[in-house]
Amino acid sequence: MAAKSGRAPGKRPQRTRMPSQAPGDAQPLSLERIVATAIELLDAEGVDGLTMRKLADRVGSGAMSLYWYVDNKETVFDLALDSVLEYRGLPQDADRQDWRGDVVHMLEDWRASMLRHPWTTSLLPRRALGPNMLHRLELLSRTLVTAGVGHAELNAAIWSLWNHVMGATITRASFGFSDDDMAAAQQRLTRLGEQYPTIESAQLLLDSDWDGAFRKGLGFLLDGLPLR
Amino acid sequence: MAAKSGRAPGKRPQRTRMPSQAPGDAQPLSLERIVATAIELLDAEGVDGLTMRKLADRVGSGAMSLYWYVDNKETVFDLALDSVLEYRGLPQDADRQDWRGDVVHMLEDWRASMLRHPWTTSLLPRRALGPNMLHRLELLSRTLVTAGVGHAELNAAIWSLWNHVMGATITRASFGFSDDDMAAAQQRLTRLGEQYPTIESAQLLLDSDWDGAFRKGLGFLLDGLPLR
DNA sequence: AATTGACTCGTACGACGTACGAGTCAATCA
DNA sequence: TGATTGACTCGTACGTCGTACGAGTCAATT
Repeated sequence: MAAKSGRAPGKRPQRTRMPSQAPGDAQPLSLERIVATAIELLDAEGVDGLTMRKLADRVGSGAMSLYWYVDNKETVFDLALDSVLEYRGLPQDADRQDWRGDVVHMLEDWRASMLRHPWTTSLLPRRALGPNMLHRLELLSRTLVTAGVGHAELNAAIWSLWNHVMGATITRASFGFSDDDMAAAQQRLTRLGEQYPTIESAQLLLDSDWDGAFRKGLGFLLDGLPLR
Repeated sequence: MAAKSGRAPGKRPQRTRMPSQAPGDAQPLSLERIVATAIELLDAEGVDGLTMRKLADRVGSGAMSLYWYVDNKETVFDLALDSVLEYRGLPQDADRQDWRGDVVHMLEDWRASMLRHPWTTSLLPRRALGPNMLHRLELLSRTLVTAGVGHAELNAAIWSLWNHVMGATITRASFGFSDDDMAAAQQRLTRLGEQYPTIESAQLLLDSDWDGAFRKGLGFLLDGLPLR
């Protein structure tokens, strides 16, 4: 999270200087624009592709200008991560008695948000709790409470669901996606087939119905939750 | 896993050159020693603390000598990660009918291995499947099969357990550990208390009985697994 | 005695994050 | 009106990183 430094702009009073060019040609620099551009860049080139110099280029400024809005590169990561995790809420056509459906919706949306930006999965291991993340946790807890999860089990329940999302998403993002990867994994596995017969015959890495496995496993977990 | 390059030493025939100094003073360079030292360095200074130059210093060689044994820095990470995940197996006093106990043992050992080396959690998001990892997956699958998990549910069950371990371990390693961190989190949470009443009253981040939550959540999951 | 091949490493290059301080210009004040 | 301020921009420079390249060393082999 790493708050902005003391000298950072806080509430800027108003943008007064007009862009010298035609409007749209070069918008003024701003934290929002930096974060948005960082996300673009991360989507396009991955974690290692984000460089302060490249980011500045895209934004149309000198590299050091970014540091007026941001303490350091780490902050850019933090802000980009939390920005991508904004939750738009349950659909309003949802059946309000169906807590299970609510949980599934929240968690699938969460996972989908991250998979839309695979770099999130390598960023998460550090500092994950921005305001959007907290908001998601709050909604989830509330749903569980109304579903009847007892006070003594609430935290374990929350963390279990969190773990399911985290684990599944990180795994999905680091395997899969490219068929080449899968082919390579297949080769390695069948070459080592006699050492790992069970996972080989189960096609663990190849039958890549990740979405189905996510939903199924989530079902197991919800089935196992003790409700009062 | 990124195999070693073609020119790398394969099976070295034998170490023939004698160390010029007294033995123990400076052992010969070797892949094993490089990996072991990398783990030391990672334990001591974390992911960012591992540089090829520092590693070479510790190992007592020039930086470029490492590249005889290793393709690049990435491979050092891969090898260190998998090396730390070696599984010593179930204790032989274990009750052989107790599949649940077996699973719990495996997964707690897995989690403990990673928490002993917290940097593993930030490395995992990329390329996680070394031979030791595969071995663990194989054992886990076998246990689930004998426990009665049906063929159609096997993969989802494996991934769910994997997700639980991954999620819990990564989370545990990125929060917690330092009391200062927790104090900071507490402050932020209570400051935002009115926005997040449920997770605040549940002490989600503060009641940090991580081990208990891990075991409890694992229990939920195992309770929910469909056995034939 | 010459050759090979396993291994070591000094030097150098390009890229990175960012400290520093000098610049620009609108708004404010005298 | 002229001087001052403060918000913002950015060129330069430093130290550090991964690693390409090629020259070196030395034991074993021919």
